[in-house]
Parts: sequence; C-alpha cells; structure tokens
Amino acid sequence: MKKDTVTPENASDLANLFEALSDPTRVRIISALIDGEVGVSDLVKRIGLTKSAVSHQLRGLRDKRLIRTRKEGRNVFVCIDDDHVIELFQRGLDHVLHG
Amino acid sequence: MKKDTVTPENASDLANLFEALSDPTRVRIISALIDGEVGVSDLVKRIGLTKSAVSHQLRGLRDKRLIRTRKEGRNVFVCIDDDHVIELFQRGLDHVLHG
DNA sequence: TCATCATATCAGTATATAATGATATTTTAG
DNA sequence: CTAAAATATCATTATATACTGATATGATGA
Repeated sequence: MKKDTVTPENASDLANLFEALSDPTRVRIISALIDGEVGVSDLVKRIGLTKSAVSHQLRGLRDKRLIRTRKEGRNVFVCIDDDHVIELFQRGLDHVLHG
Repeated sequence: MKKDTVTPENASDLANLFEALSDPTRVRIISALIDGEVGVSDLVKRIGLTKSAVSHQLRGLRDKRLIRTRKEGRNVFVCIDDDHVIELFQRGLDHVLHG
C-alpha cells in the first residue's frame, strides 16, 4: 500500500475540508443532519441563530460539498452530501468525547 | 451502541479540533510529521516559511495537543501527539484525494 | 564568561470570516 | 396577479488569525 503524499496544493484542499468543520455553528449544523434530512426552518430553530446566519453557513457548506439541498415547494431540505463526511465528523467527535 | 450527542459546548471543542487542521501551513506541518519526529529547523526548511511563522503554528498545534515537542540540547523535535490525530488526518486526506 | 546558534515572542499589517438587520428573490395560495 | 411566507443576499461591524521582520530568551561550546 503506497503512502499518499501531501503537496502544497492538496494541503490547501485538505485545509479547506477541515476549515468547513472548524466553526461551532457549522459543527452543530452537521450534527443536526447526522440522522438525515432536515428543513431549513427546523434547522434555524435548533441552531438558535438568525435565518441569515444559518443560511450563510449553509451556503458555505454547500459550496464545499459537505451538504446537499433539495427544494420542495417553498421549503428547502438539507442533508449531508457524503458518508465520508459523516465518518470524518464522527471520528473527530470520538476524539473530543473519549480522549 | 448509543449515539454520541453534540452539545453547544462540545460543538466548540470539536470545531477547535478541526480548526487546528484548517490551515495549509498546519496541514503541511502535520503531514511532515506523519512518519515520525522532525526537528524544527528541518521543518522550517520543508515548509519554506519564516522560522517565526512555523514557530507560531507549532505553538498553536501544541496548545491544542496535536503535537508534542521534545528538547535536545538547543534543538527542538516535534512529533504528532496522538494516533487519533493521524487517523483523522488520513481520513481527511483520503476524502480529498479519492473523493 | 562570551559569542553563537536555535527557537520563541512581540509589534504591526493585511486579510478573512461570522454575525446581525434590512432588503431582495422566489414560490405557492387565493 | 397579488399577498404572504421561506430563503437568500447585501451592507456593515466586530473579531480573529497568518504572516513578516525585529528582538528576546535560552543553551552550548570555546
């Protein structure tokens, strides 16, 4: 098995990935989505920040392909884009919770 | 198996963990340490930034317990503090490289 | 002890991002 | 078509962080 190398350029990609999860609000959003799709309104209530702030973070998370959004009528539903993200998140959580 | 929950407070801890890996310089530092201990001077050469910048990032990484330092004479050697960090890093790298 | 080398810290600047409140856009209901 | 609701975007402000160059600290060797 060959080792993966980190070039200056994919160092940035990797940093971007971690950066996407480097804010408490975004962590809480991802956490709220772990069990599946949630509507934006629900999300706003759970997070307890303004719609604007949540929307802003959703945009960032979507741009970085960590979440996907789906429109149904005038509602938008959000889910985690990819199981790898869930795994990465869980592994970080393990580290934080159980040393 | 019970699901771990994310409270507002450990959301911050988790964000901090990811934040530590959210900068290209720090990613390159961790990457340079994946195979084991490295001296600060070597690190500075590999990273190609000023000693000051590298030292600054090392301090942050040490404060967050991602790396450990060891003094030998007037040299300082750095290594990754904990295998969980290596795993988290590798998992992120996998995601970036083999999407 | 003194000169020197390795590392850390300080001061300053530049850039980025997160939040809010207000406004704009989009979509359905009537 | 128009009113009302759900999201998104804009403008602004506040805060944080990354970097550089210069200076300080600390350890070794002569």
